[in-house]
Amino acid sequence: MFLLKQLPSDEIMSVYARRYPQMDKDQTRKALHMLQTASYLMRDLEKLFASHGLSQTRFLILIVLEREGGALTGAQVRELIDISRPVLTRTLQGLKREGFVAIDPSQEDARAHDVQLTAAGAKKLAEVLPEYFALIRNFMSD
Amino acid sequence: MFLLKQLPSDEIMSVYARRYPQMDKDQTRKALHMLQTASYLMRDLEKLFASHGLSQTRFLILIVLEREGGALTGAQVRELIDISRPVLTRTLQGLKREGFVAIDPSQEDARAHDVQLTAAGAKKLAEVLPEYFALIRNFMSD
DNA sequence: TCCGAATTATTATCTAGCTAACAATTCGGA
DNA sequence: TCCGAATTGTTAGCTAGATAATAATTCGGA
Repeated sequence: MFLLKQLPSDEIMSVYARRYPQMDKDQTRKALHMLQTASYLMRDLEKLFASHGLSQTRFLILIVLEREGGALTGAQVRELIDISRPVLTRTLQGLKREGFVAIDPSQEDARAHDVQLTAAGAKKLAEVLPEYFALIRNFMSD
Repeated sequence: MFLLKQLPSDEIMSVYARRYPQMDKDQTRKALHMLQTASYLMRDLEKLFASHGLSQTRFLILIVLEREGGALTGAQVRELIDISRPVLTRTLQGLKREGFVAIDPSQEDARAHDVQLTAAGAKKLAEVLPEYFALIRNFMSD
C-alpha cells in the first residue's frame, strides 16, 4: 500500500528532476498517481471483503475456483494467483474451516490436494459480487 | 496487493455483466488492470526498498521529513501519510534505532515528539532515490 | 531399477498492517 | 477553575504477507 495523502507538488517534482537526471517527471507523476488511486481502491475492497468475512486473497481464490469450474490443485491455483505457497496453505485451511471450499487428496498425485468451491462458497461469492462491482463502478466514476 | 496473474477474459467479463447488472464492463476491466499494474509496481518498489533496509512506509516517512525540511510531530506525519498510529510508532522506533531519524520530546506539547531526518537518513534517501526513479521510469516505459 | 533432483505442501518464524484499550496531557465550556 | 472530551502516543493482540527449512512424493536419466 502506498498512502501518501498528497502527491508531491510540481515544485518538489522539479527539485527531484534537477537532482536526479534518471527521473522522468511525467511518468513519475503518473506512477505515483496510479499507486495512490490503486491503494485507495484496494483499501475499499479489503473493507468490503472483510465485511463479508473474506479478504482479497480469499476472494481471488473463490473467484478462480468458480471461473475454472471444477477442482484445482494448490499448484494450479498458484498458476493463476501470485501468492506464496505458505499463504495459499493457510488461506485454504481457513476457507475450508468455514466451509467455502472442499479439499480432498488428489487421485493422481499423493502430494497434491484437489480444491473445489462448495455451494456455500458459491453463495458467498454471489453475495459479495454485486457489492464488489457496484464499489468498482462508484470508485471509477470519481 | 492484487495478484491475479491473468485478468478475466472478455468472455468471463460478459458472463458477469449479464449476471450482475450493476457491473460496468469497461470500468471493471480498467480497475482490474490498474490494480494489477500497481501491485506489480508496489512489489518491485518494496523489493528495492528492502535491498536498502527500508520499506514503503519507512521510505515515505523519510521523504516527507526531507520534503518538510524541519521537525514534524507524529500527528503531523500522519496528516501526510495515511497509516495508523501504532504503525507510525513502530516504524519511527525502527528508523530511530537505525539512526535515520532523531526523536525528541516536543517543547510545546508534552504528549508529542518531534521527528527529524538525520544526516544518515538524508544519505540513505540520496542512496535510494536514483534507483527509485530509475525503477519507475523502466516500469512505466513498458 | 533406482537414486538424485524436482515438485507439492506444511511448519516455523519474520515483517508489516490493523483495531481496541490504555496512559498522559491538553483543551474548552460550565 | 476544573472536569469531561479530545488528542498524542504506546501496548497488546489480531490478520496477512514473505522466506527458509522440512517431509513426502514423483520424475527421469544412468
